Amino acid sequence: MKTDTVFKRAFNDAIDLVSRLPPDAPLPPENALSLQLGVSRTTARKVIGALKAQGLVNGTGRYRSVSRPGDTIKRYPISETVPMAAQVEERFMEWMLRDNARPGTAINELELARKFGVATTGIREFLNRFQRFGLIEKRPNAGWVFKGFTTSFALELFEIREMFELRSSRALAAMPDTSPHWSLLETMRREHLTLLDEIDTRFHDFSDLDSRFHRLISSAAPNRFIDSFYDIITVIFHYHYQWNKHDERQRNEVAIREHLTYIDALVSRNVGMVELACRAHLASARETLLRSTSPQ
Amino acid sequence: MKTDTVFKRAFNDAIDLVSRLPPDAPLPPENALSLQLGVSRTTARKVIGALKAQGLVNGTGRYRSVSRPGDTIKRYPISETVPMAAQVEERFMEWMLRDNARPGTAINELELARKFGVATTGIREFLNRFQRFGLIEKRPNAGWVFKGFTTSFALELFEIREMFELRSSRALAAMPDTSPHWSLLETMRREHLTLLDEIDTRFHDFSDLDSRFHRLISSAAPNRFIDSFYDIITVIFHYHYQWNKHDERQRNEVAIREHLTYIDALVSRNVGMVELACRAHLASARETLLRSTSPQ
DNA sequence: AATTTGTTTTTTATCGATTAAAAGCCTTAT
DNA sequence: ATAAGGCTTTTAATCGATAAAAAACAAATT
Repeated sequence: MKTDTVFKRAFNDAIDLVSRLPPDAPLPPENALSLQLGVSRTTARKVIGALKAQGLVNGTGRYRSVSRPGDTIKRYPISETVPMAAQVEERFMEWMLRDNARPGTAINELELARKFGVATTGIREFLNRFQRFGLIEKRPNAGWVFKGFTTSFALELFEIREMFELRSSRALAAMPDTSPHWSLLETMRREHLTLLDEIDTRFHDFSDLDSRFHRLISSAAPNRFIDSFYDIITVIFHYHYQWNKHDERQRNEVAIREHLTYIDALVSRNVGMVELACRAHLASARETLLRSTSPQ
Repeated sequence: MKTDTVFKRAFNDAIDLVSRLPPDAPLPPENALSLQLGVSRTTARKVIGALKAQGLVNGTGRYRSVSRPGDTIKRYPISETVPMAAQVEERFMEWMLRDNARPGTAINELELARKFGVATTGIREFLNRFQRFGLIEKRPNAGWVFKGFTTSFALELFEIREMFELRSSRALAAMPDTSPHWSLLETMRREHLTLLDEIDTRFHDFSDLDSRFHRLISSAAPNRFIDSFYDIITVIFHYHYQWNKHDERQRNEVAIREHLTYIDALVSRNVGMVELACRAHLASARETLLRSTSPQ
């Protein structure tokens, strides 16, 4: 049976949305709501029904209005708002990165299914998608092997990353002055400066900024295979940051400074400097990742 | 229910295997058979049982022997020896490349399942794996979109391919003279010459040789992400060759000559010439592919 | 003792069913 | 006549079951 996580997340979001409206204001039309909540009208209607049952909304048909603030309504726990597939991903990455799974471990669909509390099909689907990360390998009719979050994984990952990033940064440096990329880059520079200022409290926010920064660079010359490779990087780093807290503040501060140098180089349009800054940043990112991999 | 395609293929292979033994020869042990057939002993035993039922083998336990030649035994049709997942791939590629599916077409799991005669789970699994080819895109809760076998797909594919291949060919050219790569390359040169000699009758064999040639080059400096990208290339080209017969002999002859130049350049260790030959070959391969893509 | 076969257990590949969500169509009120 | 809501149909996400294949275990023969 399909889970109703979409509905539950939309319901939680709708409480905030409705709370922001003045009391007795008419409820926006269903189409507007479905758009704001990012769900189909069908689901938006279901949400409205639930809000009404909670007394947050009253009236019917064209005459619905907000009846009281939503502070008292109890939301669905976040865990119920994330689809099975996403949960499987989270749990698998945790097993791999946090529990430091050994290279060569056999991955058993049935066992994972039991451990994660989902049907085997869900596990299979995840493993098939995850295959492209280069961390697992399928042996037909005989399950999967975990190849390990190893040194060679990190080295191979960064070899490609460097090729892609050098190519994209060169393309960006060659963009005409009228390109919107330059103002986006300027905005991003400011974001970096702000974050650096508040680094002691906000260092966790770097992960997201990092991902957006590198995606901006590669957007200078779009290529679906490069974008798809960045998806891998983003996911690996997302979970890596989440569970490897060692020296986090310090590491992120260094990375921010490297980004700023890199941005300056880009803005200067000096290809030599761009290449230098890019290489330096990637080398230090590689070192960080290497420190949490298993040998071999 | 799992299909018994593994058994059926093994059974067909076993007929050949057994026929090659002299009459009344003792049957090899189960372990040996399972190894030769590439299946588990469980399946090998099932095959032996079937061969016995057909009268090809007699005796029991340790005393089994070949009783008569297998020419008269009827094999399972090839279609029954290919697992569902592979059939889905084949049919999907056919739909895409041969029937020239339009960019933007919505892909409907249920419809494909009906058309291909499999359960929806099989389709989902395929689409999830196929996603990395960059030809389809998932919209959560709302199916998939076919992005199209377009000009930009081919251009993006070849941009990456060129980066990877230049890098690998440089690495190969830098290999020490003692490396086994050089003799493999020499063997491959001879294969090219032979094929060129018999080009009029054997031009279909180029597809496989091509794939092996480029894999040999990239094996000079192994990287799982590059290997995985070559899987994409191989599959695309495999099906493309299969259904685009236009000018096939001519195209392949040209490609073989380009490969030979490329091999000479590699053997000469002259990096400039390698780069030239590599670029020239990829450019002509790109033109070929571009000719069968849809615009945009 | 090491192979080889016989038997049992575990695991994967595949199916079909069920509910949530999306999409489409129809009706009504302004 | 258009925009909104009500209702129906289609499709995706997820489950659990079943047969094939692999793996593990046990017994027997050289």
